[in-house]
Amino acid sequence: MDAGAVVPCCPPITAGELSQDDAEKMAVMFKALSDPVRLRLFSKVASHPGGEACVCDISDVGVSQPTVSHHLKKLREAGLLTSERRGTWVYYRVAPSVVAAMSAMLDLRS
Amino acid sequence: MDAGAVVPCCPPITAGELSQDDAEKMAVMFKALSDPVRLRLFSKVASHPGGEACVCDISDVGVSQPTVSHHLKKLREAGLLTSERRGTWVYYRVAPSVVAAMSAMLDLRS
DNA sequence: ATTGGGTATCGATGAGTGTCAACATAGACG
DNA sequence: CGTCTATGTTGACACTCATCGATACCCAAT
Repeated sequence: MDAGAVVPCCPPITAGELSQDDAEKMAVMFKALSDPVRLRLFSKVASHPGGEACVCDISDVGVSQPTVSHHLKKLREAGLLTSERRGTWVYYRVAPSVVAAMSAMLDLRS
Repeated sequence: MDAGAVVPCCPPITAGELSQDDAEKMAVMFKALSDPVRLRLFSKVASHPGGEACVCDISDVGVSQPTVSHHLKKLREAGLLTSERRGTWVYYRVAPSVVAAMSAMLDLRS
């Protein structure tokens, strides 16, 4: 399902007052990254050779398997990761729009 | 007392697997930005002329005054904002290290 | 069809969070 | 002093969340 990939959005955070709408969209993205387990999962996917990683490659983060699955789902729902099943394994990769969205939001040069 | 300003930290999120320690530090920062009200407060401070804003300038975000104060405290504790009282008013500004920390974490070179 | 390993969902639980009304504090000014 | 305005703190409540064990689902191989 990967409910409404929310990421592609939003003006630079320092450019002016955020609208209620943009603030809510950005909050979804930041909330997805606000947990240490999710950050480690995301960084493992992002830094994996080939740009994608099997769950079995990244699930060693100190919590149980259901919890890993739960966090991956949240990253998916936030639009940060995409998943694809190929045979026995499920592969995750960073959603294409994320890179652009992040650097746009944090356009920190004046 | 602005408990332990946690922000200055951390390698790029895509550079490799995050350590448990770095992940926890980054999570603190993202968690502080994971609420729409806090995002709007932060952006109002960041975009305010002169680099600082009185609470009275930014407190119109749709929640009560105690709630505004509560969110500003969280942003302070996360090391994102600093505050200074001058006479009747309290002024907030973006913590100096935050800009560098953010762009370091999100070094998204294509 | 059955077995087995990889992954997702369900249900429960304890911890954490956003919100407000009420109260407290701090400074300015008479 | 007392009062007024600007912020911060406290306590309570409803709500969300991270976590796990148990279970279900998916697919390959036997």
